[in-house]
Amino acid sequence: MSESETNADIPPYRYTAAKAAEIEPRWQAYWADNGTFNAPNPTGELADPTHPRAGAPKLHVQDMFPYPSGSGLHVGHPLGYIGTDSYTRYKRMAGYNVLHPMGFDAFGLPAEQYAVQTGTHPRTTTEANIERYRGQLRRLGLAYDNRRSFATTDPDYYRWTQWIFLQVFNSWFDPDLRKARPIDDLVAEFEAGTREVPGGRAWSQLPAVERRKVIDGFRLAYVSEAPVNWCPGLGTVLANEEVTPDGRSERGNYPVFQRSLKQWMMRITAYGDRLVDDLDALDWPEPVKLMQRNWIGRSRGAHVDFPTDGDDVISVFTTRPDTLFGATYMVLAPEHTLVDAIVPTTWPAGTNPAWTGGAADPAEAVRTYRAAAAAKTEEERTDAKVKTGVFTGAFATNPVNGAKVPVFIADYVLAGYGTGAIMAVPGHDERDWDFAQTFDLPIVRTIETPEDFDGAYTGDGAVINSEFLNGKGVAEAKAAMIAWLEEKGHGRGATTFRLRDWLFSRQRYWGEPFPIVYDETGLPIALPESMLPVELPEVDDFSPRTFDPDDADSEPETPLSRKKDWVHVELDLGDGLKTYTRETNTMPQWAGSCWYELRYLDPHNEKVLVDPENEAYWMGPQRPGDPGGVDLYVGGVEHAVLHLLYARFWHKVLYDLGHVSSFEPFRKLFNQGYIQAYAFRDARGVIVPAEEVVERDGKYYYGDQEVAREYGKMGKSLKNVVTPDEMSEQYGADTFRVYEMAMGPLDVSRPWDTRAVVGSQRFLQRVWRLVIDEETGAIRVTDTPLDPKTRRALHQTIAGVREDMDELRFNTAIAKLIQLTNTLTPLQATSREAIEPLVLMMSPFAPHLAEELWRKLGHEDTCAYADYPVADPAQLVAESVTYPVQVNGKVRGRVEVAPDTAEDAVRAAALAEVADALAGREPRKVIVVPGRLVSVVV
RNA sequence: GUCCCCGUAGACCAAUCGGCAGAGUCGAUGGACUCAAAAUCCAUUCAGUGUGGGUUCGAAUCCCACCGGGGACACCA
Repeated sequence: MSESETNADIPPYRYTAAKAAEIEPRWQAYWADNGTFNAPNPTGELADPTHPRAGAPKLHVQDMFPYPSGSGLHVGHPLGYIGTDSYTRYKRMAGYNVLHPMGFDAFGLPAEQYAVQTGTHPRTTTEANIERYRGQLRRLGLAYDNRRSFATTDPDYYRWTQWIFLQVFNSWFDPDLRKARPIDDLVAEFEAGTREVPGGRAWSQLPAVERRKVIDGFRLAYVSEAPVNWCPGLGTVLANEEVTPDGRSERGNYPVFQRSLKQWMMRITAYGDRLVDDLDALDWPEPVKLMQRNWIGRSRGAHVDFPTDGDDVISVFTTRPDTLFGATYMVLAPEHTLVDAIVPTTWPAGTNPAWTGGAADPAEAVRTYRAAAAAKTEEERTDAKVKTGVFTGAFATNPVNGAKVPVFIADYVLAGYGTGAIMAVPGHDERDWDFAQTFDLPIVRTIETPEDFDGAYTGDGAVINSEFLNGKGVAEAKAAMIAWLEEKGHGRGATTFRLRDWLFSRQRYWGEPFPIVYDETGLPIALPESMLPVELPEVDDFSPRTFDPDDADSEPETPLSRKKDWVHVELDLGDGLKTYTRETNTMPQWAGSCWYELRYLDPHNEKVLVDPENEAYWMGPQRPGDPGGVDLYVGGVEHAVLHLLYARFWHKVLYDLGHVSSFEPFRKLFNQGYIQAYAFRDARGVIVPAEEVVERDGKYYYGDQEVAREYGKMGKSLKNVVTPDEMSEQYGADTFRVYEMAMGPLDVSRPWDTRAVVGSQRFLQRVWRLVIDEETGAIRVTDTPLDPKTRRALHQTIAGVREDMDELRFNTAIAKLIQLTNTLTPLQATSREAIEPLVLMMSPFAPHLAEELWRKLGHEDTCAYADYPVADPAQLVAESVTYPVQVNGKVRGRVEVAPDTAEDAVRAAALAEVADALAGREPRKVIVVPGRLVSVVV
């Protein structure tokens, strides 16, 4: 049959996809033209004292902004956006001044890689992608303040990213105050002699270059020659957070090698304590906090010095100084710098042959072991069931009892953690126990261990075999030992972190240039603020130099270094015109997303990053002890460590330097779930288009052939992508929005099912029909008051929906709205008393439809600022309460009583009701749960 | 291996302090409308809560063990 025939029978004024397609763009244009969702600032260009919400309580809600990829949005992406949009529309109607902005995280690898493939400039593709995203988001009716939108690639934006870099560069961390301070303060302290210059030299005696080197060593952003993660396949170095546990790049899955290279670092480790401690002040999901704690990996313990027989001292880190009397051997990482120094020329007399690895002398043993360890992959090292290692031939002295203990090297000790050396206490550490078993090393218990216990005992107990510690508990003994070590000069209390400093430079084109130049000394010089932004220059060849992914010895080469006329620059930085060399690395993709929550507050301010008054209003602490920050930050859990850790770090630096009043960027974090989708494979294992698969009798068919269903991410490779644009065409954006919000709680992942979307459309159709006659288009709303029963249903819905909205339980809120709609549907006429609150409560989910109906109901204005309905408490009291009466846990009857009936009366009525079931037996116990039920036990 | 989260009708999901397992959606079935179909409307259907124990007058909810799914960490001294 033809489509025209199909359409012919549809009532002319029904709410359909075609109707939605007419209504939706019209209201989107209205909102844009009227700046409906502009939020007023307290001060500056975006201040607006006449705005209906000026000076109202504020709410700052933000989504993790997207990277605008070339493939556009699929239906999974906007789930969180629709959630925050519904929430903020509700809060705006409830009286809040709502800030809900959206921007784009637009620097990064994919645009650059695409550019390399096609020869298009990354800016061209990035801008096209952003435009496409903007169109898709607009089409969903998302209520953003578009004046505040930006991309991290805008020079106006990255000017401030560079400015923050300069703040970090020009700061140092004062360990006494536990905060960042201007580098000038440090210089002043050196000059005044109030702070000792490292190495004990006199500041006034130091040559200028030496002074600069000293200062550079304190900066929070510094250049360091250190082992870094070099990824030849990507042609760039990577941060630790960007490398997977099996030693590959998170992006692209290329091998990553450890190379010593000169790179920019950020001293995030200085903030280790605060980054851990301040988690307690945040309203974040516990798993995310846990992941951050694990990543930072703070351990408290002590450094202990073990003198060797030569002049060297092996310093170890231990979290168990209380077990020092049980340290029966030591282990150095194979790469430890002291190894060569302590190795004697021959094996000591009586060396256990099992310790030598069969080598003729210690040097050979070490050489052989090192070679074997280097050849092993990370996986082989960690999966090894049996611990390996070799004796170095050297001994060290346990400072607490003078015992000579053998020193081993073994790859179970990591060079990169602590001091790269441990004291081994096999009695109370599982790894040391395993090693001691293999090498037949002595085991001394220093904590009382339960009888029959075999293995390393790591629990609490009384200290034994430890002279002055005997009888103490573990915690007490730790403190006592640290005090003893410090008094005797054998060690000191210490805290170490698993967290490493943040590797901040990348050898890419498509990133923020550093506002740094070098002079003839090769030392970095910050450009003055007046020279910002340092714009990314146009280059002929923006492709990075990549290499054979397995070529570990390749050297990074930055695309910008090829642009010689940009690299060499003549500047007057205070001592006349001189030639300088620019930094040619660029910043990592995380830089732009480290502070964007702040720029939304004051996006066009040319004087400061954000006006302090605007920052204090939108993000400042709301009460003593409150960290401040975004009121609700919604995004995927995949950013639990990387982005959220870096952003917290930068925010704390800005806080220390007095630029912001909040000490955390995101007060409340919410992880939305994912929308996944089914995919189908035929007998050959080839993916077939999911759209064309049909279900018959619980089996799935593509044409005639049966195909197997699997469940996974939505994506091109699985041929199961559904886009919001398709949904808008088939059903309208409102239907799509309602469906996404109704299909389950926001934080739960679930499968996409296009067929089920029709249910949401039917719901909207019913609401529409309550207001408009489908045949004539006439308004069928009357001013007749509601009957008492329906009125109570209305107010119960209002109360319930408000509660659900506040808790982000949109699925149950929508269920209640459907219920109310279904209550109103059978009524002869629609009462204004019910339909207006319903339309208003619908508007956060189906804003276009709500605006249209609101207008048809006779209102001139947008409903975005209409008062959200409030329940009348008097209407929430039920007329009567029905108590089920249980006898021995089974429902045997019901009694209906007035809501305020006294407990005794309920009890009596209940007992009378179930007299038959009791059959004369005497109730042993009668429990009355007010408002709930009566339970009789016989 | 350790830790965390989750298992409720055919599917997605509700269930307040432990108090009658069902709010809502899809699907299926039947009916109304129609020459018929689609769309729409109305109605019906279906689980005793992954399994086994325990606590309790009462357990989807609390506790223990196991099974299944997802995630994080994985020699960090």
